[in-house]
Amino acid sequence: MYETEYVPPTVTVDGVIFQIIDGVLYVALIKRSAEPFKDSWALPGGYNAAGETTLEALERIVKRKAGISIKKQTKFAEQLFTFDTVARDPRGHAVSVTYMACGLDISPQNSSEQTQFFPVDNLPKLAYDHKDIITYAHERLISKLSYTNVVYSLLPEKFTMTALQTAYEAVFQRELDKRNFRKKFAQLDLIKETDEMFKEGAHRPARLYTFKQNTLQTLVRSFD
Amino acid sequence: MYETEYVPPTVTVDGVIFQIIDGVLYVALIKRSAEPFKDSWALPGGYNAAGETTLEALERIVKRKAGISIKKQTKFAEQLFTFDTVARDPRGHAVSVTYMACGLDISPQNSSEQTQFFPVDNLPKLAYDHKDIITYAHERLISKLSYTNVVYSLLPEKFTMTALQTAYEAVFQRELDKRNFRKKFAQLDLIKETDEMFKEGAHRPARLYTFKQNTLQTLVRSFD
DNA sequence: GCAAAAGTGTTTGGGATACACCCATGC
DNA sequence: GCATGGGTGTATCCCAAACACTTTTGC
Repeated sequence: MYETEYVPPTVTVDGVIFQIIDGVLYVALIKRSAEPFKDSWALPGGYNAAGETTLEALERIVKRKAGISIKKQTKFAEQLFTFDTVARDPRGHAVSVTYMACGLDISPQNSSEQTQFFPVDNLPKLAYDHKDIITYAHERLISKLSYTNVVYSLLPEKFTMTALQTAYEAVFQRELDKRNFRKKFAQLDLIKETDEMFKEGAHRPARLYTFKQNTLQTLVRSFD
Repeated sequence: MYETEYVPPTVTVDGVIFQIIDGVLYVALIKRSAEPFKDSWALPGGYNAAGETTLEALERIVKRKAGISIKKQTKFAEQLFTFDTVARDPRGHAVSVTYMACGLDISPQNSSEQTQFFPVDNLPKLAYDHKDIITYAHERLISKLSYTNVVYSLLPEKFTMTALQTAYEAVFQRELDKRNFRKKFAQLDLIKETDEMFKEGAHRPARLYTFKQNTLQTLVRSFD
């Protein structure tokens, strides 16, 4: 009875794409070329069509608009929350399924919109409720760094202990004690030494490490 | 261009409604009266129309089908996750926004479908992927009991320390040490004594307590 | 007095925190 | 030799976990 007269809301997807550059956490934004919010910065996102999953829609839209392939250029993606209180589109009710993704050395290729990475603590004025979505994503990322090994998605395959600590500091936005950090990480048994060293500048070379697993795992003891 | 030919997927909502009865965690299920999955047990849920939020849709549907008002008969509700991989409806692609809610003394009133509470560790065979949704909700509830005061939503206004501990044990599905539990809870500063005692049976009466706040709060130090 | 649940402290081990100096390299 | 970041150990404190007996009531 109700079902026959049913008209669904619009479904959209939006992605918060993180990467660390020079010890600072950045998020990808596009400059909107159309109304509403023309010329404002916004998260890459758009309409979900029937027949594609929300993640497939996100891949398609972010590739086209921001020139970034979630699948190929990030190492981790996760659904965040579905926002349904904001009318994204003046034409009617929309629900937005949001995701976050993490990678490194992400550079946009062939984007339809102007795309740029901004530091999370220095964002421009944003369209819609996108500021809230980024805040939510950042909190989730902080939380996930604490109880999972997700930091692997922000680092190259081989990395120094300093780079690892810097990744934590960039996300947490506070400094950590070097000795305690290394002690704690040693206990967690997530990484292993390689034979290689990283030489750079006029100082002692640093040992390179790799993660034992490059898939998401929950830690036995949570971090911080 | 793309937008003009856009056809959205169907949007549905499903609710996992928890309550504790005699020290056991129960979840509300309805018996489906129509295809697909006719005569199977399932979570209460249905179609979201344009113009209503997902929570409004859930209230409307759960009230009608299961005879439970989320708003009036539960003390806490939270969005869980949006499942988009399962075709709920053979007619086409659907995304399901899921919620959990917690209350006590919930009894269905004027439901259109047969409604019954089942222990989470003894569920019948369920329609769709509803088993996965309940597992997800239970994990979320365990987690939230650990770092928030959400246990208030599973208890009456005045309760004994034993009832409080029983609520944790019902959700965690393991026993806790009485002295450590009370010591830990005392530190958390969430509850206060009342003048009243609860008398029952041939044993010493128990003091009744109340929560200082009946809204969700994050704990300074997480529990367990 | 006895059954049944309420209520109460101490000990121990481990992890978190705080903190400072030597090492290897390039120039 | 000096500037630069890499790498390492110890002492303290607090929290978590383990553990058993007394109290109050109804019958």
